[in-house]
Amino acid sequence: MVEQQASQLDAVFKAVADPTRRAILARLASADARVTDIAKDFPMSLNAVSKHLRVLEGAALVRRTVVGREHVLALDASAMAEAARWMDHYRRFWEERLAALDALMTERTKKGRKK
Amino acid sequence: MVEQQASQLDAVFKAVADPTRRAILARLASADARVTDIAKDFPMSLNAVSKHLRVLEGAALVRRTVVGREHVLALDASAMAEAARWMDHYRRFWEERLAALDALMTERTKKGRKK
DNA sequence: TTGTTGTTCAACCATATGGTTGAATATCTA
DNA sequence: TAGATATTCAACCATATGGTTGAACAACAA
Repeated sequence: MVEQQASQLDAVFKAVADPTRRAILARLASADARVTDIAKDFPMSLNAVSKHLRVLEGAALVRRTVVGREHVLALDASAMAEAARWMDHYRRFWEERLAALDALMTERTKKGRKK
Repeated sequence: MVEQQASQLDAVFKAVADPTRRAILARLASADARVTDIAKDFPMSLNAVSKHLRVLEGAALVRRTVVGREHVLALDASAMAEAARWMDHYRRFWEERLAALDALMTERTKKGRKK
């Protein structure tokens, strides 16, 4: 049986799986912003955006600083590291497969020439 | 307004957001396998696993070869490339921030010493 | 103090998701 | 032909998700 632990990976991947949330991250990559500022860019209620922000915050992809009544959100891409590493593992897997295939083909071509 | 296009990214991230599906990918990284083989490793019905496989297939993370009544699944990590690139973009963003912060701190330390 | 602004909370709704079971279908085997 | 095996299809269910609206609340501005 394969072990399963609800990890930080889940939170990050789930957060990032939603296109609106990816757009919010892109928005915050250019500059920190308040909830209202962000909401203006999206075709949905401020409340909906607020919810998305909570999800991003929960995944630690976004940091919140409360200044008076304003909540300033900032991108915290460091939380993406683990997920990026996970993906990279598979990227490498894929590259190795390609390399192996390539080697095999080269080998076959050589043998073909010898005959 | 921010544009939104339901892309391949969505499919990959959504597929990968589920821990069971990540486990299936890990399983397939070690060897190709039939639906039944995979299902044996998981504490759920074969049907549930079959559904997960369809999702992975839909995201092009898995390739299916039908041989008689058997369906052999193989990992196709190449579909992960776009998603990995997306993440890498943010990883780089983060590293640049850190570097900038580091430079700033160094600068301040220098000034401090001069005084 | 009174209003306006920035934000969350709460309730609700439709649809998606991850699981189940039971049946149908197709292929191999005796 | 008659099982047994491998898989999908279909219906169903509980819960999660992404959205809405309306109210509450806190902080700033007049």
